Amino acid sequence: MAVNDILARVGDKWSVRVVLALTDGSQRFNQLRRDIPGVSQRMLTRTLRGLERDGLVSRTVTPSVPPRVDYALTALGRSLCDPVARLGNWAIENIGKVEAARAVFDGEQD
Amino acid sequence: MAVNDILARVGDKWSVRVVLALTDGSQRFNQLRRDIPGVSQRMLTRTLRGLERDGLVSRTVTPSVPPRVDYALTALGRSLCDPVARLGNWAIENIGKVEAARAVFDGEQD
DNA sequence: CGGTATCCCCGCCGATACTG
DNA sequence: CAGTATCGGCGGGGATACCG
Repeated sequence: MAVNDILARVGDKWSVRVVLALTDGSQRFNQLRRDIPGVSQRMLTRTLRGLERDGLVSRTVTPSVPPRVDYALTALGRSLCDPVARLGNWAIENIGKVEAARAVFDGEQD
Repeated sequence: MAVNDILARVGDKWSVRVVLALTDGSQRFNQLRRDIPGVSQRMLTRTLRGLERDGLVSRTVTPSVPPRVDYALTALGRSLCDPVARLGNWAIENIGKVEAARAVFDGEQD
């Protein structure tokens, strides 16, 4: 199903991080890289390309030395912020319960 | 980050499908399998185990012939329905825009 | 019916090196 | 600074076969 396809992008962990990182305004490539711990250059590039392809993020090149590229959420991307933030908030609020459940489940395995 | 870990589960496409399929009430294994097009037995089993481990889904075995196993959302799982549904609704509402953006982006590649 | 076990392919992803 | 290119490991995920 096609919706699955969208959820795959939207549910992707790096995509979520990028969208959240761009919520407060546009960012340059290496700034995003610093803002998102653990992301490799390759994955950040790929994630940004995917988001750009899906019309969620815009890419603005300023030809200068050194070159400057700014990424920002499009209107469509901003409309995604709220649902993503809700999911993120759910995760933050319930991480304790989930980890407790995992500990119980893993402990039950004799 | 641990929240990433939760989002990985929550954003997983099969997990999303299972949660949505269980929103209306408990389901048996093969019923879920029919409700979720494209899922293999292996992946359904794995997804359900993961959700059970995270305390989102409960598994109830009725020893009979033939055996019967019912899956249902826990309270924690139900609390996840709303955020997930919002994300799903966003996907449904905006799939047209995303696909249009993809067509433009792919067409631009000379 | 509701699984588990095995095989195997493929795409994700990090690491590293190179480019404009 | 902002990428692309390439390699290699690892895990996702389908196909198939078998079990209680």
